[in-house]
Amino acid sequence: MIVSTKGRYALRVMVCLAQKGNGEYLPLKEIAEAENISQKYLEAIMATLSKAGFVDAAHGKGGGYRLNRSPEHYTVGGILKLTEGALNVASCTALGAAACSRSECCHALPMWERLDKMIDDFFEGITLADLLKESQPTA
Amino acid sequence: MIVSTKGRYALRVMVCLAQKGNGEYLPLKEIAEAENISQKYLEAIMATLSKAGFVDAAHGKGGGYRLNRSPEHYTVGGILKLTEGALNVASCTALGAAACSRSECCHALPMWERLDKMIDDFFEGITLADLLKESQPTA
DNA sequence: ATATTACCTATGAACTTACTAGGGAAATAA
DNA sequence: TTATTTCCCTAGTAAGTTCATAGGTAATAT
Repeated sequence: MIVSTKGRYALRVMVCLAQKGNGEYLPLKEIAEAENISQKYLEAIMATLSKAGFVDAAHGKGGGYRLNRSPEHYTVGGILKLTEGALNVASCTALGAAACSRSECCHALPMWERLDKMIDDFFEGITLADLLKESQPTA
Repeated sequence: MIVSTKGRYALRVMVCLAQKGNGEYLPLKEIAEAENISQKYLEAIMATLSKAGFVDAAHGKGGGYRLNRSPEHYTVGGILKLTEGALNVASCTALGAAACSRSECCHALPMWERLDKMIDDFFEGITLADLLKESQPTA
């Protein structure tokens, strides 16, 4: 598993904000209820998104969160890398280049690197706007 | 991270067996020493490979493990799926299809499914023989 | 001032990973 | 047969990660 709830919740929240995105702030409590996500857990995720400048946050009544760009300017890759950290398939490529002592002679390393690149390209090629369009047929 | 040491060790052992593959049995002890892998930990991995018929095992003196097919008839995908279990990017697609209650309306599900497919195709398209050819240049 | 909202730190239960321990059981060699 | 080699099996465990919970502080609107 590469992507945990943290990254998946972040995606859901961003989709949620994009859908109701009319410039108004949406309070965390409402997002958590709408998405059925633990409110307290979501706080940490929103703090990450806010700190990184992915969303605007406003305190007090009428406050909450809102997107600060249009959905096509957010990539799934950006959101996931922010909330999940790196998205490497194997630890071999996760840390610094010379982290693995076997890297000099490893038969598998080029494979991990190719796949990491493929996955990164995949996620960077999808925007929030794409996700909004792409919904499941209702059974 | 999708692939843990279990799968990576399995790949290394299979590469090792393929390299020294002259029909003779290679004892676990030697493999573990050559690859610098915990002997006891490797036992469990080898048992999995043996049970699944990926390698032949022989008891007693002169015994050990050996491949029972030529390297081009093992896919990396086969080895990883055996030792790691499923290789899903998100839990959303890991269990039964209807496991997630949001699957009906999820905006991200088609994305996870596409990526899972991409990764599966990637790993199934690489054989042990490919790995053997593909080694890192020595600095 | 008070209610509402975001932000911050700390804690903990459940799970996974990577490994260790300690025996067997089976095959072979003498 | 006896000893040796080798694979096989079941537990246990330390460390780390994930997914949350709890309680308080800071900012804003009315």
